[in-house]
Formats: sequence, structure tokens, C-alpha cells
Amino acid sequence: MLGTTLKLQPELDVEKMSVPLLLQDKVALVERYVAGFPDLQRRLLALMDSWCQPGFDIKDVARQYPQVASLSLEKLSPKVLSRQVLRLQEQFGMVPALCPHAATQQRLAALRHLCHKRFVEKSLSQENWADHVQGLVGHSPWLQEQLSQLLTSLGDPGTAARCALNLLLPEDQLPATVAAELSRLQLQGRAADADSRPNVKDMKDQHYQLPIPRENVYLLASREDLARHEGALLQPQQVVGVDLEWTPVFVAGGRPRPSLLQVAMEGRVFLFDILALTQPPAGQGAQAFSQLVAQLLSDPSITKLGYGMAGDLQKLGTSCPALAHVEKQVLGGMDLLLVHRQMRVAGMPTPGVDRASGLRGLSLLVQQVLGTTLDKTQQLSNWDRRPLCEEQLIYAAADAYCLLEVHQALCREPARFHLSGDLAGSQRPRHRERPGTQEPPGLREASASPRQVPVAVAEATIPRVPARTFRVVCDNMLQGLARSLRCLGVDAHVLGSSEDHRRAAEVARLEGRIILTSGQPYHTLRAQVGAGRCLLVDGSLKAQQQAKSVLRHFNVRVTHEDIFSRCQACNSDQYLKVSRDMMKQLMWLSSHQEGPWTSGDKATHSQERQEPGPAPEEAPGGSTHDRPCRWLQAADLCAEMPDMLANGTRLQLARVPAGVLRTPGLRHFYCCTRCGKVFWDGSHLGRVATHFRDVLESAPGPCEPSPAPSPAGSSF
DNA sequence: GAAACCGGCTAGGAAACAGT
DNA sequence: ACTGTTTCCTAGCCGGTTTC
Repeated sequence: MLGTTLKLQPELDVEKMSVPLLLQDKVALVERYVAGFPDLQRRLLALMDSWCQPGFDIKDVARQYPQVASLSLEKLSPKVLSRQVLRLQEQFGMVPALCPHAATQQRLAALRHLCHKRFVEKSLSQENWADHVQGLVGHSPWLQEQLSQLLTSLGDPGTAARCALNLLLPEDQLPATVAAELSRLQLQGRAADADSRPNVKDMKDQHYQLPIPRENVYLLASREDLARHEGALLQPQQVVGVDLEWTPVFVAGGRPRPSLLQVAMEGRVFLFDILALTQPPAGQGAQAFSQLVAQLLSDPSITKLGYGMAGDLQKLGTSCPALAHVEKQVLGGMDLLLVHRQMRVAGMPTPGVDRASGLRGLSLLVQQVLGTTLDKTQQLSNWDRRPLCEEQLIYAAADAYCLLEVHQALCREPARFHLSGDLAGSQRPRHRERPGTQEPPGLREASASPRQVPVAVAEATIPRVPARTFRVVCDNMLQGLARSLRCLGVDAHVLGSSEDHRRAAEVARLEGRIILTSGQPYHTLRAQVGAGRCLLVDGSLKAQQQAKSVLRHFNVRVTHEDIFSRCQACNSDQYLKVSRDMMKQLMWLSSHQEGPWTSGDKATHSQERQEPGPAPEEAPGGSTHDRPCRWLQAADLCAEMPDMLANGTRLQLARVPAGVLRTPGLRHFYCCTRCGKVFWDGSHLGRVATHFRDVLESAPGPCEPSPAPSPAGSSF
């Protein structure tokens, strides 16, 4: 910081200054340090790129800086580091050749991703996969070797051999089993990927089928084509489905450009070949195309249906400057993505049809509304290829046409999908409800009814579980849920932000916990621990609503004694009870301590500390809750520090407002033995009891909520 | 009237999710 | 894999209220 302020950078060694900061994940600081010094930027990039070399171990660097505390080496994995390097390369305006290793690492990450899509998700056809992979691997021997290993680890030797043959991978880099299989294939002369797509026709029949004849799908690639169909396209009062296709780019910085614009209307689909129509960019074809599209989008009498339409239209501007910001000129647009969200908020009751089915986005909507799924195997295909293959044309037409059919179904039976008759009203963006405002009825219903198991069924078939014995592990996105559950006495472990989701399965197995997740890994986790041990939590709900859902789902019994029986901050259920007088002493001592206690002080105070407060059975009836705790004893405190427990935990005395000590009727405090947080019976107790009233009422405990919470703000 | 506290608001980071 | 958007969570700020 000092070097940056005094502009001493040219005098200092950029490596020695940057490396400790990089090891602590303080890239932003390093960026500021080299800002305005192109030579230093170049050297920094070269250094970081060298860390992306195959086989490089960042721990070797860390060992040279033993004085650096709080290392963040996980942020310096080749994948993360290469992303940073390429970002900086673009930001500094340096040539890509300066970062060869980072670029290679990025290509390897893309290869892994594509192999996952092809061999694990199976959502990518062999041709499309090979198309992308060929472009990524190029002639790099190292990437060819990595690909060979990936293929061997993900598929059987036969599949790996066929891919190696099609991609012309060098035989000497293949594992022995794959090489043997390859030789066998070559001998048999069966290079074709015969069984890579088994029963293609049968698979396709299960998917949404374009319900119009093939000849009603028109490819428009010239000005004449546009003129021929302009009348039909601009027919007033009609409803059209709009979609866009572009070729995905798997390397950072590559701006994808749209290739095909689909407009579907009753009985036919028009496919605009954007590549052909916008060549040359200022030509008559481009002008006619942009005029027609602008006219279509800005006509309020034509309803334009899309799914995430704004994003699609934004991209149009990159191919056709005349259509830049066209998304702001749309009149009569209806985004079914927003309608879909409204359906989710209202709690689509259809069992088994939600994210748990593995579908998402438009595919999920089509499944929920039309009962069939969209075939997405052409989604990541090469849309820049000309001519487009038949499968691509059918896929593109179906993707736009299904919007029309979904819209018709929703208009026909809005109530079936928990929508009002006014679909346009359903697509208003959802605002965060302010505390105290009434929740919409749909939201209340959603929160009261768990998504996967109806309440009545759950209560009838699942035995009641006391909150204190219910143990869960939450993913990092559900921190709010974990805090709410701890509030109610549930043992809730939260994964760290850097921990992999697989850790959840490990914790669940070792500690007998239920997994709560809001993310994609739900399917993997459920497969690992079993369906009944893993719950997909609706991330769109607020934490307290999520908590109620979980409790109802697992039929958890919460009593008033459970409230705050566990520390919200650290999940510990071990408290030390401290009398008000003792707390006064501790706070006084902690605010007056200047280093270790003197021997005189120690003698005086240790005498005072011999009286830890009344024994539990002597406790006056001021406390409303009987928490699992014991009275603070002298032995619990550290001899040298008045605010430290013998186990090394520092009590958070500074966070206790002085006024609380004078609150009438407040006689005890509770200190968490793990994190040192101090709690007392205050207004928060009443608030929580109120928030979870409906959950508590379903399981009344022997103890009623505090009738008169203390007026001062409090930690409980 | 000053200080402390509380609750609402907001910006920013992180993660999920939508598209290809 | 990427980009762009949305959402949640947290920290910090600010104004109103409470306490002394």
C-alpha cells in the first residue's frame, strides 16, 4: 500500500512485492500496485502464467514465503489462476502470446466440461462434441495427452478408441488398453462411430415433437426471402415465439455472435439466417433484416413470446448494429421465464416435476405444461456451420414453436398452473418483500407446503423427530436456513464456501446428518446418500420459510425450550450460565485490563471468582428457558485474561450493551463455550417465537413463550 | 442534549441459474 | 466453458428512538 501511494513500484522488485499478496488471494491489491506501469504488468503476467505450467506446484512457491499467513492456495489452482491471468491480460491490453500456459489450462478446463457433457450428462451428440473438442485440442501434444486420459477415465476403452481414431490422436500417447482397442478397430476398418447414438429415433420420440409439417419451416437467407414472407411475419394481432441460437465459445473473451433467429407462429416457423443476411454488414440484406425485426418487435399488437428474451435480443446488436438496444424497443413482449418464476413461487404441486427431475429452464416449463421434454442435444452444436443440418433446423424450429404451445396451454387453464388469468401480470418482476408487509397468498402457501412431500402425507407416515436430535448439513447457499434452524435447536452444520459439495455427503455419512441443498449437486448427493437423506430446498424462499418447509418435511417437533438452545453463530449447544453480577464484573475487568493480571489483582479477583453465582437449583425464576448449560465456575476462566475461557474461547463482552445489565428482571446471561457469544433473554426471543408461531403451535411444549420480552435489544 | 442502540436501506461479493 | 441476470448474505451507513 505504501509503495503504491508513494509510487515506488519502479524501485521495488515486482515479484517480491506481488507473490505474498497473490498467495493470500489479494489480486485486487496487486492490480492496483502495477496499475500504470506496463512493464510491471507484463512481468506480473509472465510470473502468473508461469504458475499455470503443467506440473507446476504452487506449494513450492508458498514454501519460499514462510512468513505469509492465511494462504489461499485453493484460489491458485491452475483453473482459477488461468482465469485470472486471462482476465488481466485483456485488462492490461497485452497480447495473448504472453500467457500461453494460462490459455492451455483454460482449454483443458473446457475439454473436461465437454467430456462431462458428452459422457456423464450425455447431453451432447458425438458430432457436436468432436466439433468443439477438435477446435480446442488443435495440435497441442499436451492437450492431446490430457484428452486421451480424460476419455479413458470417463468412457470404456472402446469409446475412447473410437474418439481417438476420429480425432486423430497420436497412438503412442494412448493408454495400453485404448491403444489395443484402437488397433483392433483399425484392423476391422470400423472407423464409424456406429453405436455412439443408440436408438436415436426411439429417444427422439420421447421428446417434444414439432407439430407442423417440415415444409412449413422456412429458412430465410436473402433479401428476397424476407420480402416474400414479410406480410405473414408482420400480421397484426398474432402471437409469435422468438428464440435465438449462437455457437457457444469455450474460451474467455470470445464474444459469441448470433447465428439464427427463429420466429414461430401458428402453423409455421421462420428461421432467419443471420450470418447470411448480415453479410455485408451494411448491405441491403442487413438493412431489410434489421428493419423487419425492429418492426416486428415494436408492434404492440403482435405478442412476442420468449424465454429470457431480453438476453437474446441484446445479442442481436453484436451482429447487426442497427439492432443495438432493440430489446428496449420491444412492445407486446411476454417473457415466459417470468411467468415460470411466478408458477414456482405459487408452488407447482405436480409431484416429481421440478428441479428434482433434472430439468431446468424452458425444458422444465415444457415438461410441466405440455408433459414432454425438449431434446437439447443440438443446443451446443455449431450454429455457424453452413448449411445447417436437418437436426439443427428441426431443433431450432421446435425451440421457438414450443413457446406458442406453452402459451396456449397457460391461457387455456391458468388456474391449473397457479396463475391468474392475466399472464402479462404474472411476468412482473418479483420484488423482495419488506419485513412487515403481507406476503402474497401464493408465497404463503408455498412456504407452508413442502415441495416434495405433502404435509398430510409427511405427518401421517414419518415419525416425529425432536428438534434437538435432528441433524442437518447445509450447502453454503443455505446459511440463512442453517441459522434459522439453529434458532429452533436443530444441529445445522454449514459447508464452507470453498468446500466441495461432495463434502456434504461425507459429513452426512460420518455424522448421520440430512443434506439440505439448493443447488445442482442435489442429484449427485441424493444418489450418494439416498433420497430420504437429501432434500432440495427452494432457494427462492426466504430463510425462515425454508426452515418451516424443512421442519414440516421431516416432521420435526419444535418446542419453546428448543428456541435458542443452540448458538446461531457457531452451532454449539454448550453454554455457561453467568449471573448478572458476575457479568458486570467480567465486563468491568475486561474493559480495564492492560495485559496479564497482576498477582495482587489475581488474588483479589480469584477470590471474587470463587462465587460463580447461585447453583442451578437456586436460580431465581427469572429465566424463561432452561437451556442446556451449567453455571460458570472459576475453573472455566483463563487465569491470565478475565474475558477468556480456559478452553481459549474469548467472550464477546464488548458486544453486550451496558444498558442490558440494568434491564429489570434480567438475571442471567449465557455464554457460548465455542465462540464466546453472549446471549440473554431479550426481545429477539419473542420475535423468533412469533415468526415460528405456526411451527411451534403444531407441537406445543410445556413452556409458553416469554410473555414480556425485555425492552432492550438483545442477542437472544 | 449526547450517546448508544435499533432497524431500514444499499452496495458489493458470491453463488446459482438462464441461455448457447 | 462462457456471459448476463438474479438472488442471498453481509457490512456499513444513516436516521429515528431510547436511555441517561
